[in-house]
Amino acid sequence: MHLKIDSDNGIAIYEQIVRQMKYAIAEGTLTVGQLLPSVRDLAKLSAINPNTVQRAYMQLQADEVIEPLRGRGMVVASGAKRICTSDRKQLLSDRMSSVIDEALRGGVSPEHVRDMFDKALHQSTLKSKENVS
Amino acid sequence: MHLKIDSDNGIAIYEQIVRQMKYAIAEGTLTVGQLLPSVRDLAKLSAINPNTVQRAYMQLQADEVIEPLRGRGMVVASGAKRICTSDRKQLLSDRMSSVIDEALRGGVSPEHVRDMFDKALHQSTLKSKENVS
Amino acid sequence: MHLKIDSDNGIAIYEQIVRQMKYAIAEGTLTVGQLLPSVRDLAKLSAINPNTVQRAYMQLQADEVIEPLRGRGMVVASGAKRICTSDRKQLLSDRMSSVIDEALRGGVSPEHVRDMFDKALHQSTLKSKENVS
Amino acid sequence: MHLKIDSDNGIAIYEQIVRQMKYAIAEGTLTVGQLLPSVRDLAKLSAINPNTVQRAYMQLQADEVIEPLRGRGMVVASGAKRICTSDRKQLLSDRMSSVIDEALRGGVSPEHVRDMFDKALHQSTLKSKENVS
DNA sequence: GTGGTCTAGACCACC
DNA sequence: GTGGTCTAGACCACG
Repeated sequence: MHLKIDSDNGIAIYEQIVRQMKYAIAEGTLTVGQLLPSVRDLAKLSAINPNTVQRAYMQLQADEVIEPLRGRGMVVASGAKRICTSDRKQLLSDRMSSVIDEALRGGVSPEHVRDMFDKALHQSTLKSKENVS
Repeated sequence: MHLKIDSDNGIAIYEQIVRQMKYAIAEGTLTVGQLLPSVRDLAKLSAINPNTVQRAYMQLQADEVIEPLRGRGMVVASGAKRICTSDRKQLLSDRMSSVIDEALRGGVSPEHVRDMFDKALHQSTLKSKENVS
Repeated sequence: MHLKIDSDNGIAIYEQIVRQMKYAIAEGTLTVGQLLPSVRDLAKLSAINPNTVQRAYMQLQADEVIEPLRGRGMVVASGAKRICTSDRKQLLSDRMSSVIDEALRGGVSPEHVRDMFDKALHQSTLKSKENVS
Repeated sequence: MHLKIDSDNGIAIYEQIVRQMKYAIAEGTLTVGQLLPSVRDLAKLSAINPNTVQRAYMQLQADEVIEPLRGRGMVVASGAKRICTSDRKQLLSDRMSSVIDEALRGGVSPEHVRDMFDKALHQSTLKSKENVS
């Protein structure tokens, strides 16, 4: 597990952990049954307050994505992959809709919204290719 | 001025007021020089605490979108329309990019992102037409 | 009487009237015994709310600079010139001191303060000559 | 941090806090990255309402002079020193000019203005030395 | 513990 | 009547 935390982007740190964990599971980086790092280890590794990690784990457990294994730690739950994949799509879809709604409510034409999207997608695609290379 | 305030969506009430005011100016519902409703009136109308409205007005004033007319009230500042319009586009564009980035980082293909966008735009367009009719 | 009112400089309008009246008396533009314009006339001329002018006159009366002449209006009081002249010097001197104090407290050296003063005085002298010519 | 608040001088308390903070940063009493006293602590120390302190911090944050460190407190922002120093000079220079302008407009000769300044500077310099000793 | 937000109610200067 | 400021006390999310 390699967490990239940005403490200044307005998204709560625990939420960033949750999302990255779910991504990792959706991608297959974390597989069903795999043992997660302990709260203390992950906190030390990522220089995060253990309370914050604990909170993220609580959230993931509530989402039935991970489950406690008595005396061992937390492991990726059985249905996790399915949940994470659909979760992610749902979440992204919701946020997409909310941005579009706000634009339309603000009087931006659907065509203009599409233009904005095209530009943004183009830019982001380029950027992601850079990072890969 | 007709404000729709949702006190449970995580966005601060004063921030919602600020945004809706800026939208109204960008759209032309509020025009330069126009006298805004008084702090107390707007508060009573929208069932918000006057202090919260005051804070929104403070923010708008700091953004040079409105200005006080001593003893009269607040009026839409001269450069307001330009500021609001560009503000809004910038904001929307940023949020669009952040959603796209997150999707791509999460391993969703650009084509899939485009599909999601198309569906969301379609849905939102229909919904906004309903509200008009 | 020709009043220059700036409603956006933070100084109360009635205070601006008071000061300009006192200046005019100190300068000799207004002489002892002279009849001042009526509240209504001055208000109409300068596009100020009559209440505001009334307040300025009240203040000037309290300072014993003008006095009411029953049925005629307000006239410049006998000791007005002396009062206005010393008032103005005291006031200016106080404000000068407060600016200097703030600068020194803020760690600006006396030499630097003098530099700032010299530049400002130079600039202001030029500007005032322009306006005369 | 030792704040001197005068609640009767017409300047808003929160504004006094803002200015003194900026002075402290310009002077070097507060250095970049330094953790500021918490809203509650500063309020208790200076016998001010926490909301008023909060408002001052809000203003400083808007001026990009301090920034929040989530869950830790507020710290002096990176560009703060530069901003505060230039802010202060600009502010002092403006106020100096306004006093001089008013004097000249009021018919005081430039030489007389210089005299007033010299006396005031002399007096203030002595006073500030006293406070040091 | 921290900052961020909101409510309630008060006083002021100004027009 | 207007905006501007302040106090008091509360709840929230976050670390």
